[in-house]
Amino acid sequence: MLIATWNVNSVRARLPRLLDWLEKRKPDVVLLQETKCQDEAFPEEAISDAGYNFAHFGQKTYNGVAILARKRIESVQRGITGGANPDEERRVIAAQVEDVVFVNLYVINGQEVGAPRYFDKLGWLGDVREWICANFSVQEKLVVAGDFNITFDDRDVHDPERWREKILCSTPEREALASLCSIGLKDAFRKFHEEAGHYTWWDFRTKGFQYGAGLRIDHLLMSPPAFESCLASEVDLEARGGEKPSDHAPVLATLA
DNA sequence: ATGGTGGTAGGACCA
Repeated sequence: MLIATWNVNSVRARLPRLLDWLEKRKPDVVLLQETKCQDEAFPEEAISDAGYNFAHFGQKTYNGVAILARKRIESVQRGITGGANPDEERRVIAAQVEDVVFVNLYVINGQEVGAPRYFDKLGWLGDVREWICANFSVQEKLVVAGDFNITFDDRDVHDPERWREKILCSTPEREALASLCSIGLKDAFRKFHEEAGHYTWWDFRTKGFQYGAGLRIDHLLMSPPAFESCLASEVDLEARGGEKPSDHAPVLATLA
């Protein structure tokens, strides 16, 4: 089973590229973030014609998450249920495909360390952790993936000194990510690549991709049964090149 | 590199 997570930065603006990429890579399951459209504006026909079922949890202009799958999508959950904070922002969708449960997250960016949205981000990550604990089992094949907007450590940062304690790299953010992992989830990418210099996001504003200045903030976290069955993981850099790319590259993983 | 680019909008937001 080939799975992928990709912040597409508008599913409609990226539709031609998304369709080309689906045709080329033929993933079995795709977790999309930042679809940036309401459910009725989701390009249903194009996705269906490409051979995918889908479940979308979208809103106008901002956020929005979707799951695409060649096989049946079951037990869809939209948003965090039962938590303290209702989901006025649509950042979470979960579903099962075959024997794997997927939780797709678009984590709050946080703007800058100390900003109100920064504290929202840390609090929200705690809520998500609790919700996952209450609703899913790490004894099963569980994949918690998406745009986390957090680097694990300095290996994920092109210029660690410049980013020291900055947004996406601060110690509290990294601790929140580690805390989520502590329920029994591991970073699938690091099973295969221990070295520094692998990135998934490059800032449009600084022409980061052109200069190789990126961060690794998109992750596939896996429960032990999923992690053990994981045979490969890679960042698809090709999908970040060319005309009108998203600012994020897809991250893929193969499950046995 | 404290500016810059991109998406959704149709003026500022968010990233």
